[in-house]
Amino acid sequence: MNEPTRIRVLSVDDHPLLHEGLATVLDHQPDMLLVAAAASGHEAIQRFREHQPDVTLMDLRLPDMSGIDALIAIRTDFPGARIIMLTTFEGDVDIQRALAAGASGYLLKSMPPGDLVEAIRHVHAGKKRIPPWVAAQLAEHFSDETLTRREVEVLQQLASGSRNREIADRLGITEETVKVHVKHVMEKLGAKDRTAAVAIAIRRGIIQL
Amino acid sequence: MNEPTRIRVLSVDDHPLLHEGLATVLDHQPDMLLVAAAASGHEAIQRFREHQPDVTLMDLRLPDMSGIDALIAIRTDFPGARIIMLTTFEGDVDIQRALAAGASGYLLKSMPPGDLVEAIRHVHAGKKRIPPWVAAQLAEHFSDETLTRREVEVLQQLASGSRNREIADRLGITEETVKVHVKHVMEKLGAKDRTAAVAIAIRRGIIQL
DNA sequence: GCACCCATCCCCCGGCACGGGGATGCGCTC
DNA sequence: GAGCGCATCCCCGTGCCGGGGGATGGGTGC
Repeated sequence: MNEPTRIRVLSVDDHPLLHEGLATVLDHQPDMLLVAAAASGHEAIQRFREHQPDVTLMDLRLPDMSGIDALIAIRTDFPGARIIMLTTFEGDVDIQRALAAGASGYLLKSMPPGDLVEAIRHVHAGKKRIPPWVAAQLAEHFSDETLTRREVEVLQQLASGSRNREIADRLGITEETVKVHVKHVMEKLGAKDRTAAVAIAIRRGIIQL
Repeated sequence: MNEPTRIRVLSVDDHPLLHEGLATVLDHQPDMLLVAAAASGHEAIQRFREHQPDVTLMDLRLPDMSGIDALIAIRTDFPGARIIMLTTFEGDVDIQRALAAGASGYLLKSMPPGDLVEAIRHVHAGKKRIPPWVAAQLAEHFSDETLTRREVEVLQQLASGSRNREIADRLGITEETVKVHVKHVMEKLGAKDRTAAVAIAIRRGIIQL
């Protein structure tokens, strides 16, 4: 009479239709069960506490916070949490940060549902699931130098069209220092000028708009 | 014994889970039926010819072409086609273009499924469905001057970090002319400099990356 | 203690961006 | 056929950007 032990899944995404689809797909699997769904980061943390699912599928873009921040918050309280990022294609920086924060996988919403359930089993068994294209993304920028906190700050100011002089005043430093930061940003991103640097940074997910 | 006439729906999106979710939601409606699904623009056009659905739900981002281009292609052959854009939030330019191209609605994937089916009925009855926030987006940039084709070309060059001199050579015009275009772009977008212009253009969906 | 990175500041200089001005031809619309 | 928007070209000036150089202090790690 015992229900066989199923993999208990939590879905975090702000698209109700996706929850619905996931529920349907998992219903057809004898060994899986969607135990809860959350549409925001804070709700995700709460639902995780309540249900402590075996595997969590987490979108990157949530209304209240980044999916990576939600992942970090959950894994701080539950270091064993197995969380798969399930998202549309984003910049390589997001992939890097998600995996560094302890994600067990990084999957695309455009993947066939079969691959998805297989990945859930894989991750539930304690393994990681990194598709080839994700590995390729990582490899492509592996040797790239990462920007420092200050450099990212300057980059964000650049995106709003501030001059070096203005950035300097706003950050409380000299224009000369700003120029050095800008120079480093352009070098690290391989940009010809500040404008290209901003475009590249947006594409790679280093800054948001 | 007759099946009541149902609203026949086509779903166009490159996320299989979303198709699955939409199928489930429509299954629970007595007056709707998902007749086909497409994952790309070309497939969408083909499926539309085959099934000639009453209402089509179309994502903006497809692997092979823009959802708006697919919409235009379909409505060229079938001017009466009723197509609802169903997408995550994008720039106001996309909304404007979609509606100009004859979309019957512009909905967000984050909307409750109930609102969605209600919108489908609404559109099937021949009405348009524009949520308040979409109208607000349109109103916000209503008085904005639209960029000319040439200005957008120059803008794209700016995003890749080209100097005025380089843009001039590439487009076969004088540097002076490029300067005028850049000036107009900055004026129309309300940008302080070329860098801000690129950031704004990306946010509003005027150029892609 | 030494090396290394980060953030800070300073100087020089060529070249380009940015903001005015005005002018021409072309196509479309009313 | 007059008007208008678009694209084109020209001149001038200030000021900032971009690319060199080098220097200092603080923090981290070995």
